[in-house]
Amino acid sequence: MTEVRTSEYVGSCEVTDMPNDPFQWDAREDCEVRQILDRIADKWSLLVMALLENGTLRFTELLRLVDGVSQRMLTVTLRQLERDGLVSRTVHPVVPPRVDYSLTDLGRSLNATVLALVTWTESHQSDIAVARARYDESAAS
Amino acid sequence: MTEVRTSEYVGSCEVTDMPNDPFQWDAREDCEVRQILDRIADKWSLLVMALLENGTLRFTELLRLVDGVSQRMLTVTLRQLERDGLVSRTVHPVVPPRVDYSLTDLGRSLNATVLALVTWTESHQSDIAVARARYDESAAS
DNA sequence: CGGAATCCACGCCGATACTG
DNA sequence: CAGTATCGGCGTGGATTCCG
Repeated sequence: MTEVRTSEYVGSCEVTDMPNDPFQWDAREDCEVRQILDRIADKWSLLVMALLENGTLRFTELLRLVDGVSQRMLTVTLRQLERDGLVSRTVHPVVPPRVDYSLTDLGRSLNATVLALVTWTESHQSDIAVARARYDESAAS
Repeated sequence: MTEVRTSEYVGSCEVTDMPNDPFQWDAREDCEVRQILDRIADKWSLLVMALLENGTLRFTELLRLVDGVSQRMLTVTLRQLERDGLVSRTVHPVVPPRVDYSLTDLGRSLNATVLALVTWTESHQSDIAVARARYDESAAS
């Protein structure tokens, strides 16, 4: 194993008071929500999962489809996703080697949930653009 | 303005082929989804928004509630959230100065959407824990 | 083909000091 | 009180090289 760190953050980071908060997750940096958040927000995970939604792909196919990803980062990303049970990896004992990647049920489940966030962004991107324009303009004082 | 970078990533990163993909967002690093993703996934934004869900808070109150955040990062985080129109900032012209922060409607809307993701994580964290344990065990060969 | 290992650059973020 | 400015560590990720 090379990278695939266990997200072993250090330092405590707990909210001392959070009355009636709709977000039940605490603020520990290693809490479950943070781990999933880090996964879906990292540079390539979401894109890889989106592509695998259409079916099984080989390593090289992903490398070609995810334009801009390095071999190293694709490997690291796939290992993380595999470790979290979101993607399954199948090695075919042939020469040349062939490795297939596909989504697990858990991965498809997460994809569906993330889609809600993508949808929100699409329907509110103009609001954000307007807000930014206003902010940047008034900041240019 | 000190930090608050406009997420000015460089380099293109487009998916060349993505047939029937449920994720309609392209893979450009500066696409809207990526920007929102970066915002909700950064270290403090989500936590700040969660706290503001309960009502208006002052800078110092946030600094105390978000245990572990530095003054600098709280400032930067709030500026980003304000720029995106997710949080509103109200300066009271008194001495000592008093600044109130609260969620905008847009911020509340995003919070609600993110909550779905938090819920998903809570109901699937055991699956992920099991998957990780299995992976780590088989990797310890 | 599908990696693993190494080196390195850049950006995030924390610590600290200073200010209206 | 609510910032701003500066410095520096360190983690993420890109480029490159080598391997089964």
